[in-house]
Amino acid sequence: MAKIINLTEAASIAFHSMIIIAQQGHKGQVNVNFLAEKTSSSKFHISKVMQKLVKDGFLGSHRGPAGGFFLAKEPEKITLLNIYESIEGKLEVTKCPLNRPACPFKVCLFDGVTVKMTRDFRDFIRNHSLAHYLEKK
Amino acid sequence: MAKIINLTEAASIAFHSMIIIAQQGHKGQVNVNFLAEKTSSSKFHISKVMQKLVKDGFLGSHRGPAGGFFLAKEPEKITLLNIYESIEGKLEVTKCPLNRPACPFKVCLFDGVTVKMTRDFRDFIRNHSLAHYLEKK
DNA sequence: TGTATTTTAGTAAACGATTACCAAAAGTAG
DNA sequence: CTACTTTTGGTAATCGTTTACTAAAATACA
Repeated sequence: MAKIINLTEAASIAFHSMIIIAQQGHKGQVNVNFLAEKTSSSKFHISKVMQKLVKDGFLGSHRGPAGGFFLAKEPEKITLLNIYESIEGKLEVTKCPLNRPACPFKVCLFDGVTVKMTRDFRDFIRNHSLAHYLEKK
Repeated sequence: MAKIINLTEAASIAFHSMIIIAQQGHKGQVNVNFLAEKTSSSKFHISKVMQKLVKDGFLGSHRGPAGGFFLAKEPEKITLLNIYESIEGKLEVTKCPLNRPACPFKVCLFDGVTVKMTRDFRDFIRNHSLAHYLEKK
């Protein structure tokens, strides 16, 4: 089935896992096995995603028994945009949905719809921090 | 650079080429070389895309010198949605942006934004036929 | 008839995302 | 110290989608 929205498994793991970790409270640590169970995703893939979030300073980690991951900042300070860009790279709103320099038409055939879609998405994830998901456990 | 909109090269070729063909008037034929020049895309890839559109009854074709492609229906009768689905398959608006059956959360973390984005796109391409692009040559 | 043009159809290559695996490092607990 | 748990980081394999290429078929025209 065709999909117009390009949300990768990796980004999905990052979003869901970060919310789950945030919901464990300030010092609760969550390990990969727990996340794998909760999100029904591969342990291996989760590991890789978590590593990026640690490197970018959004998560801390402890090895060994009872180790795991925990938020490295206040939930208010971590937006979904932070998480997305940590995994996927910078999300820019460009005129051409294909990022092409040349276009055969004077006016883009999509007229602005794709720009608006990207902007909608970007605004949403920029305006939602992890704190937003704490009450609705 | 990260992209949230999944518009393939193939779909882009289909959209642009169909509009260019429509703009050539009722019986004008357009060949692959012309399309390749206009759209700055690969001849080979354009060929493949055109083949699908012919099979699905949106284009006719003639081989040989002065051959090429032409609309098989009135421009009013061909929507961008027709073209998109001919290339990509059926575009459905699903709740989960990942089309997953199970979700760790009661309420989707995107709340409806991704659904809305897909609906916006689908509405736009459904409401725009090739006729829409004829005046603004 | 013969040559050039053009689509067609099948196959091959390239690419990116995902998944899998493993050895090493770090920490915990007995 | 020893055994166990867990993250880390690197590499390799797999998979599906997209893109590229080529030979064959069809057509036109001289």
